[in-house]
Amino acid sequence: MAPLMLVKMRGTVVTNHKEVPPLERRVSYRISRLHGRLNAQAARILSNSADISLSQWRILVMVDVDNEISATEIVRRTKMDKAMVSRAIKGLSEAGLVQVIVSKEDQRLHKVRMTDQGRARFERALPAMLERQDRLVEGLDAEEQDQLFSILAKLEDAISAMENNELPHQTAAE
Amino acid sequence: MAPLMLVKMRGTVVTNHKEVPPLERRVSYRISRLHGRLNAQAARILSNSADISLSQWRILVMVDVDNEISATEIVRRTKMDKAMVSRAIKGLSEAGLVQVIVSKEDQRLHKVRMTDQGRARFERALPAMLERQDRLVEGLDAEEQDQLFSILAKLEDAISAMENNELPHQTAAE
DNA sequence: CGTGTTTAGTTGTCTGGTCAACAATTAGTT
DNA sequence: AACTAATTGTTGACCAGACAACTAAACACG
Repeated sequence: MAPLMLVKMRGTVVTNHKEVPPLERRVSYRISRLHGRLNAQAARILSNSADISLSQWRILVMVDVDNEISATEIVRRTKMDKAMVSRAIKGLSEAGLVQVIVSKEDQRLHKVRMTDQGRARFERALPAMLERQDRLVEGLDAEEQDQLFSILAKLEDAISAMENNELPHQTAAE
Repeated sequence: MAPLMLVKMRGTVVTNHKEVPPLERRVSYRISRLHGRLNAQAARILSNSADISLSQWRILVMVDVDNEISATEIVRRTKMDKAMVSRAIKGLSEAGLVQVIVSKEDQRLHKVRMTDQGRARFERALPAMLERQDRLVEGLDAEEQDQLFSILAKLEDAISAMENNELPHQTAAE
């Protein structure tokens, strides 16, 4: 169950690594599993209630908050890939759920606006999605919710730090 | 920092939705973003250090823990899709990193074993992957780590509860 | 036996998501 | 104005992940 004791590396034997934690204690594994389940659940709800994809839903949420929003602005806020945003908007547009308007001042800008049909569809999915969100966190008290977001932020910070500092030198451990 | 907190009432919005929390306070959004970053980081490390994919890495980890493991056992432990496991093993086998042995007692069983070449490759990626794991959690104290896993478990429980009880009727608060 | 069921693994297919190359438009510089 | 940069969005290619149909082997049980 605790396999690799010493590890040979480039000819030299390196002192034993720390224990490899079991799967249940690995952050990336747990996040990956949770993500998969959240995604599947959301996709199912959206498919049943409004017949749209998760990425389309995310676009609609953005457009609901701020009508006449451009694709780049959506990318900036959601950190979705711009290719996916482009395709999601294309799908929504073809389904008649949004309208894409080329800006007069800057013809590169494609402003997205919800159609009545789109709004109706959005509001068909909204209750279930809000309910889901509520039920997800209702098992957590306020303190746990704060802890969760705080810890997730720290994890992302750790990733950013590694990206800026690819090979792990020693860090002052913050 | 948290700009859009109010939901604009536009057009036909009737039911005053409960507060839609900003993106940064949405569990599924944050998990999704973190998952994407973790994945990208792991894929990059693995590509650079050992030229293998993330799913192949996961197979190798399992084979390292328990040599002569079958595909089904990997599926059982990791919850990976069996199709992906099958293809990952195929790729590893074609690259000469593992050897697949059909069991004599039960010819359906394909036992996977690491080759010397596979072990060498595995150990080339291992330090960076362990380092990554360490650095990910080293920003968290022991209490925070416990909280994280505890909260993630609660979230998964909430998902399970919803799966068993699709439409939210009243819940007797468990 | 033999017949039906279960299990292990493979393959095809579809969606989601990422990356890189690209065209079109605008902005900046001289 | 002309040339170069940067920005916006689209497209193609590719891998991950999920799901279902399928083959082959083993089992269950009359």
